[in-house]
Amino acid sequence: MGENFSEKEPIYLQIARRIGDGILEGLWKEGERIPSVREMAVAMEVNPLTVLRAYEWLEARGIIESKRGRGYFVKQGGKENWRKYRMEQFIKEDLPEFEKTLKLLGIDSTKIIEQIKTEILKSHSNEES
Amino acid sequence: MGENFSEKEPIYLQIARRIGDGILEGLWKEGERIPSVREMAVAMEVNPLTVLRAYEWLEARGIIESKRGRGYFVKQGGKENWRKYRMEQFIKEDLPEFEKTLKLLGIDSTKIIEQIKTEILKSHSNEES
Amino acid sequence: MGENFSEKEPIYLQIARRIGDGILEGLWKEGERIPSVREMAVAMEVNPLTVLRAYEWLEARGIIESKRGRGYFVKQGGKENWRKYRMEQFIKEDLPEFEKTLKLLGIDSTKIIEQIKTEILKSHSNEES
Amino acid sequence: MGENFSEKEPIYLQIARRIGDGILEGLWKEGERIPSVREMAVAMEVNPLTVLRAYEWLEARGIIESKRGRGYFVKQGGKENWRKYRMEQFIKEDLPEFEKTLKLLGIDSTKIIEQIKTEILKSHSNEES
DNA sequence: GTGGTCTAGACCACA
DNA sequence: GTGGTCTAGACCACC
Repeated sequence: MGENFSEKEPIYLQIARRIGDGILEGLWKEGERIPSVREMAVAMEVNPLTVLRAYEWLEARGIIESKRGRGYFVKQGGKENWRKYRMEQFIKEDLPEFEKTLKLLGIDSTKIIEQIKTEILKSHSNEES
Repeated sequence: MGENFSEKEPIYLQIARRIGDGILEGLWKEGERIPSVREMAVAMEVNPLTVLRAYEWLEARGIIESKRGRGYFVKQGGKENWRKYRMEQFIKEDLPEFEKTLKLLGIDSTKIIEQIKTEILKSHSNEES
Repeated sequence: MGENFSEKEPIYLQIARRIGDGILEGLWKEGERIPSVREMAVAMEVNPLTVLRAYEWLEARGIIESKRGRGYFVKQGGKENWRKYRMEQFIKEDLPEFEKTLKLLGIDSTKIIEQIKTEILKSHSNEES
Repeated sequence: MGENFSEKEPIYLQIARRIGDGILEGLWKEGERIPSVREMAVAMEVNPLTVLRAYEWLEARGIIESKRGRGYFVKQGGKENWRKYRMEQFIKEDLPEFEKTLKLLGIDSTKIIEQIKTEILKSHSNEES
């Protein structure tokens, strides 16, 4: 029935994120074909429709694209789109939440946040596609 | 209507967290009464039943307690319980997830994590309830 | 099995368009609730999931929004978003296709296109929400 | 890979239409040979089977004909057949749909439709095959 | 083979 | 009651 999945988040979103992250890690290059809906469904032990929802979710965000009768492919610029999506989530949601939690727990966050921002800037210079 | 709430997480959990955090920030002291279910429901523009679920959730975790006919009160030790709950969540879930995201985005996390751990230790020496 | 539907286009898209057009025609005002997934499914003689796909499609385009446990509502600005969506489709796809067909059939399109553009401009002045 | 094709409509139909329109524009005269399935497939960056379906579709409608071992040729009367097909589509489907969209967008369609009908009548007097 | 659509039916959390 | 997720299985068009 699809083990390895958290119960907190819909499975299709977890699959989508895994694929997006896989692209970011270089598992699939731009233009390359990712596993078919059915293959992925077997591999993940889930219903094909659940995989399809993940694929459609990624397609709607410009990460992959479907080509009729041939499969899903990593879109040109898809890697960068995913990185942006992830980074935006991080900056807008994770980081403020993180900072808030630190303060709440009585942990001095000033240096930490400073450090993080420095490293983010650094990472921007080491960009490679 | 209940705006200001994320759609990702149940509203009752968001309310519970706000209250717990309020206690941690000193908004309500131990032994003090927190607003009634109905008052809170009006203030948050939410169904009373939703607030009730939040209160019950907090009660089950030893943060608040109900006194029949008089309302809900911050429990003795409730503040500390909440702090522990928050800290545990932070260490076990938030921090690893945070580190993972950093790596994925190509941000060097070693110094950041080091910094965080240092500050956590520091905060432990300044403990006061 | 859902009569009244064309075979050329997915049913869920036809439903989505009907609802969008209904909003444009004033059938549902902004902030108003549209029929629940189940009600609509019964009315259209389709599977609820098919209706849900239509609703999600509209939600992704900022026309409606879901509120947990309460239903789907016409979003603020949803009517205008739908109008824009329709107008964009018209300008970018329908109109050029239309003009091309006219020419192909040996019909002089200059005056017609001119007339259309004039009327579009006119319609922009009569705007009402 | 076959770019330049819409995803909304089957590729083979898009190819068929392009060829039919090409005939109407005089790209290929009646009795002339059109490119082989393979040539066309290379040119369009598409699977030969897809081109074949397009050719068969056109053949079934009396626009082109296959001559064994020699290829596909524009049929006698094929141009006129295609024009009729296109005109019928236009009158029965495109025009009503077009009018409906105009109304929905709040564009006064009376003059436009009138203009179109006038031009269609005009075009009928200048007929030549 | 591929993606895409649809159904019927179940189950869940939320309000 | 509401939306949301998931399954199993069918059928289709397309390549």
